[in-house]
Amino acid sequence: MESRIDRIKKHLHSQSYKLTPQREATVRVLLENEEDHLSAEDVYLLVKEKSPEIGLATVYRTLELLAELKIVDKINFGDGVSRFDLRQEGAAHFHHHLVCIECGAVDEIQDDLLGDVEKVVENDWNFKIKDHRLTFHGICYRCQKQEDSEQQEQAANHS
Amino acid sequence: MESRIDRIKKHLHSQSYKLTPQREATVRVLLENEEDHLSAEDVYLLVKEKSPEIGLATVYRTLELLAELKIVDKINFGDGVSRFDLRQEGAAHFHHHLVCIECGAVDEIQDDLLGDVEKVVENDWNFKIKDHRLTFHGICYRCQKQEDSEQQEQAANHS
DNA sequence: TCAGTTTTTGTAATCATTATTAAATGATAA
DNA sequence: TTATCATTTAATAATGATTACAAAAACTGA
Repeated sequence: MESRIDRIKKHLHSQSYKLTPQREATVRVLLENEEDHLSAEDVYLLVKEKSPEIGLATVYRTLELLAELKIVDKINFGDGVSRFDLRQEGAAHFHHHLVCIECGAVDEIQDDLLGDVEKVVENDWNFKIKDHRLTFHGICYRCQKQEDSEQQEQAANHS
Repeated sequence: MESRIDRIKKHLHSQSYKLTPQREATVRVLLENEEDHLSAEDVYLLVKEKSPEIGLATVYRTLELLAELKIVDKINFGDGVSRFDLRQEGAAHFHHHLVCIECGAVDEIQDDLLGDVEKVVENDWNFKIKDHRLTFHGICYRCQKQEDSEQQEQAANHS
């Protein structure tokens, strides 16, 4: 049974890149922290725990390489740092994000919600889509719950 | 007839901010360069042409203020700089972008393409949407044309 | 083994953005 | 009008993320 890291290794080899120990350590951190939207610095610190000799520049270079090969996607939520997400294996498209403006949580939507929209863009705007970024900013279900219960509390105090 | 800048002035006043000469100069640059996706530095240089005494920090502060009031939207195409777009007057939503990976051109789509998608997100993910960012990366119609004619040229050479 | 290429490290440099501080401006009320 | 207080600005220093660089290390293939 071929593991995910094996397939990434092959992917690198197919472009005549090697999976060096440093690159492997970086990829492993990404695999172990999916859905966490790590910044380069985050990745660096996590990699350092197991491979203390790694350099920050190497992590940056590796992430850049992985992004180039579409193994990870680089995203930016407007907070001044780039974040790196593993792309789902075989996924034709990049997943979407829900950023909570209350608590800062970032949730992912793996479903492809843009099929119809992309058809419209390709046809009506004559634009050949290669990739996309879709992020919603709003209130996550957790914070909504909290707000509800706070309102109830207030109502109770007034009664 | 009330002008757009008058309405922006009112908008600022309603939040007890003033439209200082520096702020007005900045807004005017944005109005005169709609669809240009200017970076803070771009705005600074343009403002400086007419108001050489303005400081860079002032431009940054003004853009931040305008973003807070939803007069402009701050976007990031992943190239390390934030860009600032005037929001269409009365527009409930922020327009979408088409970024060409060949020539770097950025086109805008003012139509709201996400109505249905947003319903799905609100219902299925129980997320209260306040704003969104949608960007497509691909090949613009101009570069597609160019590629077509290049191919024809090649075909001609081989005949 | 040797020569050549790739990769890494550690650090310096860069670049966008933010913080700071003193001066300027503007509004307010006596 | 003038003293006072808050807001805004300019100039520049500081910060923080990212990139560039140069020397060392690791690998590759003959």
